[in-house]
Amino acid sequence: MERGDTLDPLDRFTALPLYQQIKEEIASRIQGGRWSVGQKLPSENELVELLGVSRMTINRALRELTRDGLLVRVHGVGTFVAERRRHASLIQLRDIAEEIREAGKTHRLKVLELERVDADRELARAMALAVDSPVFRLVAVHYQDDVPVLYEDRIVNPALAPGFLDADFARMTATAYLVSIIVPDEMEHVVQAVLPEPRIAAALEIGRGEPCLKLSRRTFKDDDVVTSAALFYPGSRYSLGARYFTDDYRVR
Amino acid sequence: MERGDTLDPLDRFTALPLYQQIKEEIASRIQGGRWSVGQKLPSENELVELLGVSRMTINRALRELTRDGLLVRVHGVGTFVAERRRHASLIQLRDIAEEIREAGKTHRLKVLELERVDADRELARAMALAVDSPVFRLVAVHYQDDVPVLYEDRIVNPALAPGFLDADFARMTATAYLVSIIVPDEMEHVVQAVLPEPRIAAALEIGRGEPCLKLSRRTFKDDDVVTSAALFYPGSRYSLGARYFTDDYRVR
DNA sequence: CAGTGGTCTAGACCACAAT
DNA sequence: TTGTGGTCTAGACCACTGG
Repeated sequence: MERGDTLDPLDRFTALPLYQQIKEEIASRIQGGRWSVGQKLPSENELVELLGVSRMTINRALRELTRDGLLVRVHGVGTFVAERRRHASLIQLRDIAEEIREAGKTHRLKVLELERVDADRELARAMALAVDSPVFRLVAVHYQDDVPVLYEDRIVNPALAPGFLDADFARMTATAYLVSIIVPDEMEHVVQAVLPEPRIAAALEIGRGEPCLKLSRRTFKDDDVVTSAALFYPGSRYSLGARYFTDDYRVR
Repeated sequence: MERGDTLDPLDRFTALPLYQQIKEEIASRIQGGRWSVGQKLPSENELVELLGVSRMTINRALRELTRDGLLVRVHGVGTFVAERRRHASLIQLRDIAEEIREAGKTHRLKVLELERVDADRELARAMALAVDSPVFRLVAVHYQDDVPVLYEDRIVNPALAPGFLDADFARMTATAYLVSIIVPDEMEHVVQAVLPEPRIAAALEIGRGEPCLKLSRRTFKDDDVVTSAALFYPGSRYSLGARYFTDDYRVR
């Protein structure tokens, strides 16, 4: 404990749990700048003494703050104020069929292509496979009440989803199907605004001058690429959005 | 315990912590459909007996699965398989100045407007204030190595950030400033692809036909709107992206 | 080696909900 | 009243890190 500042006055008669009070005290010190980035916190045992609570209670507070991104813990070394207070917010992306149905509308899918192809250089790179490896490809358009709202161009790793070509995408979107087969352990997203290529503009029934949201998504399992998808949303008909609670100090 | 299925074979000699093994077993039952939505799980005490571990260990596993969105717990009632497995992914948005600096480039801000205005009907609605209420407005362009990459049009609630007009935005972006004043408890985001208005196209030094990402963001504190911002990213120069680990069973 | 965090236990008391 | 989850304790053993 390098600073001689008294810690906090825990209130044992309030409804607020002790671990919560500890979390708030520590978070407020970090957010107020009284504890700076990289600074080492008192050890669990020191906090036990300072606060007069059991180590399990301290441990829970520190563990949750770590999960919330405010702290970094290193086994055998100590607990530190996390770097880069990446004030970050998160946008949630949902399965489009689910979203359309929850809005009380009808979802329909038109499959344009569903086939096995050999990966060219660009595809091979996106899928982290060798050039000329066989992959599955799905090109489809999603309709909301018969209006096209999403153009999907997806490549799938056949080793991880061998039954993909036989799936019934009218019943279950490709995204949902793949998640039911393999729960990914990592994802990558990029959102861009683009003008659509002629083929995509035609499929979405929009003009070539109308901007589209392009969402590129890759999912991973054990460092293998499960699928790589390019999703095009016409700007005039669709927007990605989310409202959510920043529970506790979720900052990440 | 309504089902007579044996539970899991905990391995006490592996490196994997018991609570992790329990999490995985339960998650796999849910994802495999063997436990269906809304189904009640055995109580903590029942699981203590079934698995031969202490209640704190069970509690940790169930608590984390709840935080990950797979379970719902109701005090005094029980633990249930959560509804709507909204296969969702999250896109992380960061403070642009931080991102530019981390990429080793220079961030610069040009303030176009910084003033107090009276809210018209649309503004009042966005800010959840009365029409003609005074609000603060910031219009600015962010440059990366002298290339414009973001047009920001922001309204701020003067009751919550009275010193906003005097802030030094060259030192700290508006986002960072506001977060340092008030930690929001809720956020709302919408991403759209749009064609820029002439004024915005000019400020970003792009053609009118070039698509932009429009990110609309509102942040809330205790049901008051802290700020409402429209952020325009030229499609050719910027993309929002993130790669992250779907830690554990984070699916939400 | 000593100090750290990671995990686990076997109890305990409480607030809450259903009966 | 009974059973539930929410929290807390005072120990314990371990793996990891640093000197």
